Amino acid sequence: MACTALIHKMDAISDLRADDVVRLRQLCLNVTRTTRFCDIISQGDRPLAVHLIIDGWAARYTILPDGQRQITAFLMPGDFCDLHIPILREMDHGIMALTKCAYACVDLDSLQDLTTDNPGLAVALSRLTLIDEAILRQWIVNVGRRDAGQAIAHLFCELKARADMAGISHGPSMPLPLTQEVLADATGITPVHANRTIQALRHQGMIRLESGRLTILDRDRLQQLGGFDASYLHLKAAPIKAAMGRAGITASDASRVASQS
Amino acid sequence: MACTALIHKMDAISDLRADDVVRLRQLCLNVTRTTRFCDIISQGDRPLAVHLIIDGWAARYTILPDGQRQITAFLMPGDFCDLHIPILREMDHGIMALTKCAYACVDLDSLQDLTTDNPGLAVALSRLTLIDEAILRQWIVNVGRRDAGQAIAHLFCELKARADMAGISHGPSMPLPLTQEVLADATGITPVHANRTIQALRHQGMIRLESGRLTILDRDRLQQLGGFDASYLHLKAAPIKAAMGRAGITASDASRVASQS
DNA sequence: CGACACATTGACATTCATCAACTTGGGTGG
DNA sequence: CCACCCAAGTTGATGAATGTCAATGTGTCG
Repeated sequence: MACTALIHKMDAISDLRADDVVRLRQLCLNVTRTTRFCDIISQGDRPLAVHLIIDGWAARYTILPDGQRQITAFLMPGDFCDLHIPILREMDHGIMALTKCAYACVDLDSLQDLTTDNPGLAVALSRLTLIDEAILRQWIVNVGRRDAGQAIAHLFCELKARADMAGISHGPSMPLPLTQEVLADATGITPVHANRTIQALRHQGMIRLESGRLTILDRDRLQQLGGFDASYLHLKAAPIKAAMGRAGITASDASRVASQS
Repeated sequence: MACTALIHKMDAISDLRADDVVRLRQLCLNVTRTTRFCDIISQGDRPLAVHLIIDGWAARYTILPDGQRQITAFLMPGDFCDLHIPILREMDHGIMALTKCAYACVDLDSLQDLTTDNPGLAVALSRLTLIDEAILRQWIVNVGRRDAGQAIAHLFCELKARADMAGISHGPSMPLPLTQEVLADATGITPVHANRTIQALRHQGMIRLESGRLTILDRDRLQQLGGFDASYLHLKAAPIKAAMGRAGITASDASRVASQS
């Protein structure tokens, strides 16, 4: 089903009931497809519907007067482009497909009905917006206070964590169909410098990045370099699960571990 | 009354009714005071109440493993520290007073009651969160793609616009009790470089900045340097009002102007 | 009068941008 | 099927923006 990524992600941050899943699936009925580099929503658009990425990647971006571009968010399957934006009057930035994309258009009325009928889902959707906000803060840290290597490392850690949430990872590997120019526009550097930075990460054996896939070869070292701490993604008990996985301990052990830290 | 700034700001972004104003005033009953450099909320705190700045300035900040600080938002009177954060589990960043501060603690139940009774206010409060998000995106652009002079210029334009919204400006002048070190941590540069950058703006006659006050001497030039466009603040018809003020035209003229652009 | 925080200045180091060339790989038309 | 083409990646040389270090001013407060 088309909404898999959204449901996977929602389940990672809140407790979904069976009927919640049914309601979420109904969001994905009206699917549109677009080609690469095509605006899904343009700056200044008045929102008539909410858009949900089903397949492919997109980016929020702003163009400066001198023509430079800054990407302020990457959108992968399961991400909303403009959830809650109807509360404002118009888009203050654009959203562009970075690959061929499929996205659902959810009309405002049916979204309104859903949140009215199901306050629990309304809260879960608000949580998505707040997590987006936390991600934005981390991006400010990335471009403001981390050098190129740290910023790329942190970005890759974040994208991997989000890909895991969306269920589009395969073990340590995930699709990452982004050019170095796009990665540069996200981290506030130039494509040339992005190239050199990525090569350094490769040579240090931390990642593999080729033919549209990213593989994390040394997660601990990459996270340490980027200063990555997943707590800002507000996953449901994820740190404990992760600790369990690494230590090979049981859930009851984990609760003790958590209360000690 | 203590809530003046909030009401002024809410009125700038949505249509407040008389009873809305009454309800908002009731938020400011439980006021706390704190000294400079004191955390209002710390990273990891579980939200028990929502905090609203009444007087003084504060900042959202993140400390990196190597001790560097990145400020991700400035909070002035009328700004909420953690509106809607209760939807998440804990603060993923801290908020520190940059001056002596007075802030209201609004307990979650009374906020809940208010939004239940008054859906219009609930929407207006959600709008605040979305505007915060838009500001975060602009900060990413600031640190990512603007040089130091452009970034400081844009920041000053934003702060002035927000001070106008909060009603704490006096003509072209506003309180700005921030050290150069703080401004540097917000724009991703060093204090030394912030000093030189600010001096350049002064020597070019764009601003005056002394004894805790910022005066915009040449708004047009400052806005052009920073590439500032206030639309991301989603003010209620502000561009038209501003155009009226400058051109000395009437409201009916303004609507024609607006439809032409 | 210190003591202190903050602002300012100068000299030098580093990161990153810029410019320009070249390589590589996948697609496409003859 | 091959030749070409183009986007994307890679490399090297050089310059500009910014960081770092260290010293000196300047105003406020006790």
